[in-house]
Amino acid sequence: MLSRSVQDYLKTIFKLQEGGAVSTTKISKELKVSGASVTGMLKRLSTMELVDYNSYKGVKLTEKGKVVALEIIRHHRLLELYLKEHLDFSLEKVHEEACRLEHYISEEFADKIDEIMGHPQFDPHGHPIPTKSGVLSEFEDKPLSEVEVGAHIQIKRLSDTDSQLLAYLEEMGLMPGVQLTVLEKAPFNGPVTVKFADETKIIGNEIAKNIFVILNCDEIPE
Amino acid sequence: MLSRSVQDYLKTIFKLQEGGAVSTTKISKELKVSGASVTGMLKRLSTMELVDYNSYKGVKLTEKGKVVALEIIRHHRLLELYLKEHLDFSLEKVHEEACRLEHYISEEFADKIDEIMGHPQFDPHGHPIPTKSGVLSEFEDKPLSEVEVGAHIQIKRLSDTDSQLLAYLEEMGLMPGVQLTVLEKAPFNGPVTVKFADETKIIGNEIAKNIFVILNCDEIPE
DNA sequence: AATAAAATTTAGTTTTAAATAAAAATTTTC
DNA sequence: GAAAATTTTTATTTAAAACTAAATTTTATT
Repeated sequence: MLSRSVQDYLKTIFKLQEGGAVSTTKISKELKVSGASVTGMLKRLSTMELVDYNSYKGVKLTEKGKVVALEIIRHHRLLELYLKEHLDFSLEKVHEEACRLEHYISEEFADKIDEIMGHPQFDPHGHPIPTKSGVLSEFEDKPLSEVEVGAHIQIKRLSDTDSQLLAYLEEMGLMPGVQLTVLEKAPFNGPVTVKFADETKIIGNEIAKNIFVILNCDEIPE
Repeated sequence: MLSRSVQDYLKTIFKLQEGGAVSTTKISKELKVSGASVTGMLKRLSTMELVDYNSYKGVKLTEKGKVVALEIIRHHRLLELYLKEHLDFSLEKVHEEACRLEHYISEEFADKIDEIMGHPQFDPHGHPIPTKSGVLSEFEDKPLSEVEVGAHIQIKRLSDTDSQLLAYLEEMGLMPGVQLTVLEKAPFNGPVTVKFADETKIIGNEIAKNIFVILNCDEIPE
């Protein structure tokens, strides 16, 4: 059985690999371990054929690695929903419990709760649940102006109709891949306040309509 | 958090400590590790104040250790029942799954399934489920003549009305504390065939009526 | 293109949790 | 009281995971 650490690295790489290979530093920041530790683990994962690793160039999951990562994410999201819907856990508590148990439940356990819940598509946070065969339905992206307060999101694409706007957004640092948290939304199509790399930015409604975002792939634990 | 190994040692000591302090060898046989490993662990458990350990004399759980052991046993038995009744696991599979998960579910998880099931008293094998406060209802013992085939049992006491019979039983090695498996029961109050320390013994019905047994405390995993 | 800065890897340790075998000590048994 | 059985001690071993510091590679800047 793969250790919990190995599973967590795979999950993290999956989360970060949207835009191609993932750097050592990104993983090290996400998991809060030293860069050297990451390099060590990547070598190990590489000999296990769970990742393609090129020194100095970054890692990608292999098909095998992706299967494992999706399995864990499937466990996590099924658990979250099950804990909430069937065991009456509060929304704040499901994450922590699911983060622990995701590593230890059997495939059979996952399949049973999946079946009992009628093969649900989304977890309580709105994240898509991978199918048993490993298909993760992509989210429809939607304009930032329509995201609810509190959401952790990622910029997926920018409306490309206005190059002046694009330049402005680039200057602001609001580019695809950037992670945001929606802090506030003024009523009556008012501006959206977001947190972005420890800065707070206020984005006018007209601009927010042109920033298309997806809910974050997952709140990665620990 | 206590490691899985620590938890398994505590569970094993609890299981074996019916008749006072438990010897190193017994634990070592039960867990299939060397005696030296057991001594090492007992020292560790002792500094953690989970056991009272006297070199060469054996170990007992402290109150603190007992609480932990009962908690794990509670998790195990609640899980077994829940897996069977609510997740439709087959009886053969509940044990393995429960053995893994018992170490990782939170108290809250245990309490929730306990509540959903209406505070059940017995697991699917008939073992009593400790209460949250750590009370383990003792089994009524019953005569060997009334135990079902396949049961793993332990001799609890012998009817003491016939000293000749007692002498005979002692000669056979059928004493309190001895573990048996019921292999066969002939119909019409016929003899009971039991396995005992790798020997098969056939016990007449009249004798079996005087041997009082309890279902084994637990099938200790791994 | 040279060099400074940033990112990454290497090398060498450290920690922790188990486990082991062989030798020494203690207890039990005859 | 000696032999046998049990238990502990001692000294290693394994493994996963982490770390620091030094060396190397990549990238960015002038």
